Amino acid sequence: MARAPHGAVGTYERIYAVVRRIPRGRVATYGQVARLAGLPGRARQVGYALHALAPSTAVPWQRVINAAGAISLRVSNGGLSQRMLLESEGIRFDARGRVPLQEYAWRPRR
DNA sequence: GCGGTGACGGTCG
DNA sequence: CCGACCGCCACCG
Repeated sequence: MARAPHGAVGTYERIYAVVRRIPRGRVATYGQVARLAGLPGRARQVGYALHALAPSTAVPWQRVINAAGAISLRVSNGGLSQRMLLESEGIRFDARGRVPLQEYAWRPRR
């Protein structure tokens, strides 16, 4: 997992902590997760951190999509597509295959 | 230790 | 709306 200096919280752990807060049936963008984790402008690191997760992880990585409301993952993850996981949580995709952020975006108070 | 790479995003044309 | 460009920085060979 994430290696960090003694006494410090790893960057990945901070990212995972934010992702774990995303409620079922809602989505957040990579950039949003980065900002909430105290890493403004580092959306790419969020993608990298999620990519490093084990298949059996409890972190709801499927709830993180890009700013256009589209799924960035090209290939399926162990036969389970991100879209399928989100649809099973009640999220509907539009005709273009994108999640209407206006409707499903997570809006945490803080 | 260095450089290419990438589950991104804002900006521009 | 879409594609191209570039800034971002941890990871991996």
